[in-house]
Formats: sequence, structure tokens, C-alpha cells
Amino acid sequence: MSDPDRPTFRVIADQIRAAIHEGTYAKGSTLPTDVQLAEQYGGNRNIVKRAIELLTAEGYVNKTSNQRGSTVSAIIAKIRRDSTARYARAFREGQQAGQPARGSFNAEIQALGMTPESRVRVTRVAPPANVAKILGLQHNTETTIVRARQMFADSTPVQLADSYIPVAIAEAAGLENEDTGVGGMLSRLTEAGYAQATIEETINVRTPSEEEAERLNLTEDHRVYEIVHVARTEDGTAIEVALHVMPVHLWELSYKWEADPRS
Amino acid sequence: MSDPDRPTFRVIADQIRAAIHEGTYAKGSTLPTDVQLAEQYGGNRNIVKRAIELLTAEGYVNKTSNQRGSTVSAIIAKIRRDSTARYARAFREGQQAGQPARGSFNAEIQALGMTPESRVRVTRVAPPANVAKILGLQHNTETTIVRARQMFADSTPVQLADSYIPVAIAEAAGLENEDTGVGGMLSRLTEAGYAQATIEETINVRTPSEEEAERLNLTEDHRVYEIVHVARTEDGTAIEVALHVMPVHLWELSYKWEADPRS
DNA sequence: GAGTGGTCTAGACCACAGA
DNA sequence: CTGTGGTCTAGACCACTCG
Repeated sequence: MSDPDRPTFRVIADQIRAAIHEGTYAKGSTLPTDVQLAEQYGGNRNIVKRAIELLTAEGYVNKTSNQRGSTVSAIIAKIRRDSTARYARAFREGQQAGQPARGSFNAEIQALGMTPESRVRVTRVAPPANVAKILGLQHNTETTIVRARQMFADSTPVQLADSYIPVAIAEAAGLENEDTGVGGMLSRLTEAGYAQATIEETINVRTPSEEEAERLNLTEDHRVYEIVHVARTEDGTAIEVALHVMPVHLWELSYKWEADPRS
Repeated sequence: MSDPDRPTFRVIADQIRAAIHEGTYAKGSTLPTDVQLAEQYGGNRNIVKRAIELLTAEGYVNKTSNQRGSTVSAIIAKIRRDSTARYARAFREGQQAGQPARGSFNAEIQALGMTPESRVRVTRVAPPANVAKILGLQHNTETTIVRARQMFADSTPVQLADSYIPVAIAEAAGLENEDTGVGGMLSRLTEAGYAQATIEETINVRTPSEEEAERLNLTEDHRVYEIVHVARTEDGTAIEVALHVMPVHLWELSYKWEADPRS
């Protein structure tokens, strides 16, 4: 059955992957060292290392710098990002009974029974070129506020999200504070007269930059979603551009809409 | 600057990647052999091979089985799949002046100046378990028609799309023919009284199966989008489930919707 | 038959962390 | 100091293709 001469390093990767699924190696635990694994499965250390590289890139295994033995990833399930629902007001405010979630990220993580955490840093910066273009701003001067968020689930970093807002709008909406209150930034923008009417998200998958790899605890062999999120008012002016970066093995994306709304 | 002890195989990969971008290696052309590259860049053949593996997984290089020298990928630009627009009737029928596009896939490929081609095979099958569950059918018997499409851009395979429709509905809409006429399958379904009202798409990224790898000319180190597309009528019954599989390095996905449509 | 890509082996060196 | 993971080297074998 299947390919008879499937390379050894893939076979070993398959075996270890299966062992993780079966619970032989508990999630969060430490894998045996290369040499130990080499004794168990194949002969050569290089071959075992290659197998583990595969599993690392797939997200089954984490390499915490110079640790003894790699650790089995603590998160197996995918976090679901329901992109259209997350911008509905009820979901943002986390109104379900007994759920203290504030903001859609918290709701997403709690849906998995994990503990969300996020760190925000608000600064005034010159936006990246592509963001500046969408917002119709100069990209050489500090024309935007950025709310740089780093998000965690059970202390594991799972997402980076940088939200760019033109300075004029941010000031009007009082978004220079780190805490944006109930309903988050979007509720503040609405109150300030910048209600978002349409949203567009563009998705690409790429390798993480060195900085992203470090902040998300990834290697360059991983893949991340890069979501460019643009919110516009009724008249079409862009009021916010958010860049989301998240490991593909941790997230599942979902979109729901009505077919042929007009015409 | 950057990491001083960046591993050699990554440095070489960077150099070759840059050379491809600069046009030193023309797209569609054949790269030098391993040994030649080893002479040019580093010393060892293994190291060069590892570099090329990286570039292959990223989609810059194609390995056509036992060819002499790998070939530089012919497609550099990303094909844009505007998921919400593609189900609007005007786009499907390709009504722009002089554009003979029929179906949204053709329009997507022609937008890049490439020539689309697609092969369809219609058969009656037992649906996969997850599809059966969504459609509310048995998955052990032949309860669905599948329109299995394989799509190409300039003769390069770029997407697999299997569309499952319950037998009863397919017969009513006359979908057992391979050619579905102007406006495609969706127009036929609408005419038969199964107008789709809502659409939901769920996106995951994973490694391709062996079969998918072969049909899309990929290795197991590539990554593919898996999009589960579900169309429902006004009363919420699912009438079609489509499984789209496409290499992440060839596609960019886009969604656009109205914020807070109700409430 | 020679060259090539894919795989595997055996062994080496280094930086670094834990005992 | 020892063990470990990350990297690199040198060389081998095989299947396959091209000339």
C-alpha cells in the first residue's frame, strides 16, 4: 500500500506524529533526545533530526531554543476565527451569560477552554508603505497611531495584530489609551462618528520574518497567515488597517455572507 | 545587521531567491545542477540541496521528477480569489466587454493575463464523512454527484475543486452533464428552485495528501489551502459543499462584507 | 554509460545549558 | 564538564534519464 519506498525520515515523522496523536507523547511534554529517538526508530541522528524538522514546521513540536529535547506542542486544536461574526457588536462585547470576554479575541480563545491574554502598546509611528497607501497618507512621517497587540492562549503566543489608525481619527475617538473600554476600539470609533460600513480582508500565507518568528516562537520553516484587514466608512474612506499575523497550524478562518446581496 | 551566524543553507537560499527575483534565473527556465550551484555558492552539495528544498517549499522552484536541474517556477504573481465577488452573477457570467470568461475561475486567471483551462469529471459517489454530515446524508452510499474539477493556468495545475451535490438536487437541476452552460452550476441550481442564500467558507492550511501532491505537482513540503465551501438555501438547508485545494504560494484570498448588517 | 537528483551514513565542530 | 541540538562535510548507493 501507499508508496513502498517512502523515505525513512518521512516514515519516522509519520510514526512520531501518530504517537503524538495517540498520546504516547503527551502534549506539553518533552520528546526524547535525538540519539534516543534514533535508537528507537532509525539508525542515524541526522535522519531523526530531519523528521523532527518536519514535525516542527507542521506545528506538532516546539523547539525552545537550547532545550534538552524538543517539546510537544501544547495546542493541538485549531482556534477558530469567525471573521464575519467577530465584528458584530454582540460578539465583541461578549454578552453571553457568565462570559466576561471583552473583545473578539478573548471569545475565540475561551471557546477552546483556554485562557486568553493580550498585551497592547500604543505608539505614534510612520505606517508601512502598503498601509499608508490604503489610508491615503504619507508613509515617511508619523501620521498614524498603531495599537500593536501580542496575543496569547494559555501563555503561548498565537497572534500579532497591528492596528493602524490615522492620527486625526484616533485623537477624536480617544484611542491613545491602551484600554479602549467595553466593545473595544470599534465601539469608540462608532461613537466618534467613524462607524465602519464595509470590511475587506486579504489573506496570504508566507514564511515569518525573523522578528515575527521570534515573537511567535516559530522557526523560518513555519508558515503564517498574513491578513490585511481594512475598515471603511459608508463613503468608502479607510479608517483602520490592521495587519494580523498568525501561525497557520493554530488557526482556522471562517467567513459567512449572503449570496448575491444585490442584483 | 541581521543574524551574523545565519546558517549557510539559508544564506544560499536567500541568494538564489534574490537571483530569481532579479531575473538572473528567468522564470520557467532550468536552474544549474546541484554540483554547479555548489561550485558557485557553497562547497557542499548537501547544503545546496537543502537550500533548494526551501525554495521548492516556498514555490519558487519546481521539481519535475527526474529532470536535470530544477526549473524556476513559471508563476510568480499570486492569483487573487475574490471570494465574495465571485458568486455575484455578473462576475460568473464574465460580462465585461470582450471577455469571454465563463465561470469565476476563468475570470481570475485571465485577470493575470494567463490562459485558464479546466477539466471536469462528473460522477456519482459516496461523499466523504465531513461532507455527508453537512449535507445531512449517508456517507456510505452513493448519495451525491461530484463535479471534480482540476484547474490550470497556462498549463500549470493551480487548483482542485470537488463539488458535492445531493443526487436529488443534481438531477432536478440537470447537473449530470459536464457542461453547465452560461453562469455555471449556480445558475442551473437557481433555475431549479435551489437558489443559494448564504455561503460559508472555512479555511485551513495543511500539507497536501500524496494524491493532491501529485495532481498539483507539489511535494509534501508545500502547503495548501483547504477551503470548505457550503452553500445554503434561504431555509438553511445545505445544497452544495465544495472542497477547494490550492497551493498557498499561488493564491491570495479576499473577502469583503458589510459590517454589522443587522442589529 | 555518464550525469543527476534523492537519500542515507559516519563523523566532525560549535555554542550552550544543566548537573 | 558532559550531553545536546544545529550545522556542515565527505562520501556512498540507487534509480532514473539523457545522450
